[in-house]
Amino acid sequence: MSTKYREIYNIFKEEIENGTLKPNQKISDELTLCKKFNCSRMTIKKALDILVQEGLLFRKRGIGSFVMNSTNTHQRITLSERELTGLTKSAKNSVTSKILDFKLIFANETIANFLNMKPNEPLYSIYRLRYINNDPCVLEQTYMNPALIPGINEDILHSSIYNYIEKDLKLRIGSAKKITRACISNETDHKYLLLEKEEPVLEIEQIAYLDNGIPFEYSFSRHRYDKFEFTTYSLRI
Amino acid sequence: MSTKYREIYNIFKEEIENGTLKPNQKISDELTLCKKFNCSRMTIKKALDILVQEGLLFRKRGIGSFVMNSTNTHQRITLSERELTGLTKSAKNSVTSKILDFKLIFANETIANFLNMKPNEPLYSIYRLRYINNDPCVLEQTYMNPALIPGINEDILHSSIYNYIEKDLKLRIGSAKKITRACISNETDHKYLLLEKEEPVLEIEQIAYLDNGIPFEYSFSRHRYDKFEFTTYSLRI
DNA sequence: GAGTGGTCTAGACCACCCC
DNA sequence: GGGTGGTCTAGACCACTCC
Repeated sequence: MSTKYREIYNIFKEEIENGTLKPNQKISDELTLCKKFNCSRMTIKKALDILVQEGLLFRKRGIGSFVMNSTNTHQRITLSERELTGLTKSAKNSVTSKILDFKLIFANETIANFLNMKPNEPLYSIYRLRYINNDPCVLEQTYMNPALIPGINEDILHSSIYNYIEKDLKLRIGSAKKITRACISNETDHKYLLLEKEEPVLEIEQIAYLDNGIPFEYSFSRHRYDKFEFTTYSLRI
Repeated sequence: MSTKYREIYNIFKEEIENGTLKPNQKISDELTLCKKFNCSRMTIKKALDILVQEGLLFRKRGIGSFVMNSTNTHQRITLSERELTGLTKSAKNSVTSKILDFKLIFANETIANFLNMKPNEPLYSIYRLRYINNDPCVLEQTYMNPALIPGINEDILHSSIYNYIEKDLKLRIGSAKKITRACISNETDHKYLLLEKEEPVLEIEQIAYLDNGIPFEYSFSRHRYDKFEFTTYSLRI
């Protein structure tokens, strides 16, 4: 599973994040890194390219490669575009869940379409209120295909579905499409997220795929507007 | 400027977007594509890898590469994570701008830090209301470094700053960090975006970089909540 | 076993930057 | 001219899927 370029990537990522490599610092040139890691230049480039895409490194032709300025100084919890494994990992603090509703339903046309299912096939419908450090923060409506993700129960829903999928079912989550929008809060939001009428929610609609490209989850997460923000870094090809 | 892998990427991107290649359709295998485009396998892989990152293609080892399902059926305007060239390109309709304020100020500590400038250096401050099909949609506060982007005037602000930077100044925009959040609308939003008190805004904070890694712009765009959403696709490495 | 994509190599030539 | 990253080649071996 591990590859040479992932190992090199992880080493640099760790060194940038723990401050061994400082912002704007020049790293070794590629030929030197080839010798250091005993590999070809393409392998070094592949590792560094990922760091460039993630906004951790910057490269200048003819000059060298440099650590990017991070400039992360906000009060809200950062939901990273690159984080696929749900709230449990994004929040550095304790995440707990209250199950508001958990049932099997018949898939409607829309959801069946998103999840590559046929209408009226069975579908999990999961509605959870999620707490961070005991504060209610996210209302999450999740639909999952029980043919792909069997055996979900309340124990799993109280902790992390994603851990269950990867550790117990031995499936690998591969990618996700996310749509972020601002919404007027409704009465349910007021009740569970303790919001006032004029306070909005940050809604994230998501289709998540396994690493074999099959969609397994369709969800809507409504976040307290004052506790979350969504960060992306984009690069021109 | 153009490279072989970009040309191949563009051909596939065009064929996926115009429907020549249909969702779930299998494309030719890599060796066949090598012959067709008269190039090595690594070049084909590089082109297809970008399409995979963008969520347009999916690949299965041992089987082949397939066009992804798009499933894009929303009413709001899609702000793509990958779009660096501003509103003028994202909206397919006519974009016009009203300049609410345009002046030179002294950079404060925070902005100077984001833009790699020294405090009290001169800084453009631009405040625009942007219309799509004559409807007011976005309130945009932009700060730019006049040492990097000289010669901005009202004519440019009425159309597209990004066009000016790329076509007239011959600079190339390279990357951007974006932070998306939901905010309670304030009186200025109510006045210019014609929002009611309980209607929120979708705010995008952005630092944009030239392709030499130098930050040139720091901005806050406040979008009407009912007309915009922000889409990303993320892939596990 | 045949076909497919994933990784990796050892080199090549080029564009760009600085001296 | 010497150093750097960007692109590209022509192969190699491997892991996975299907027959």
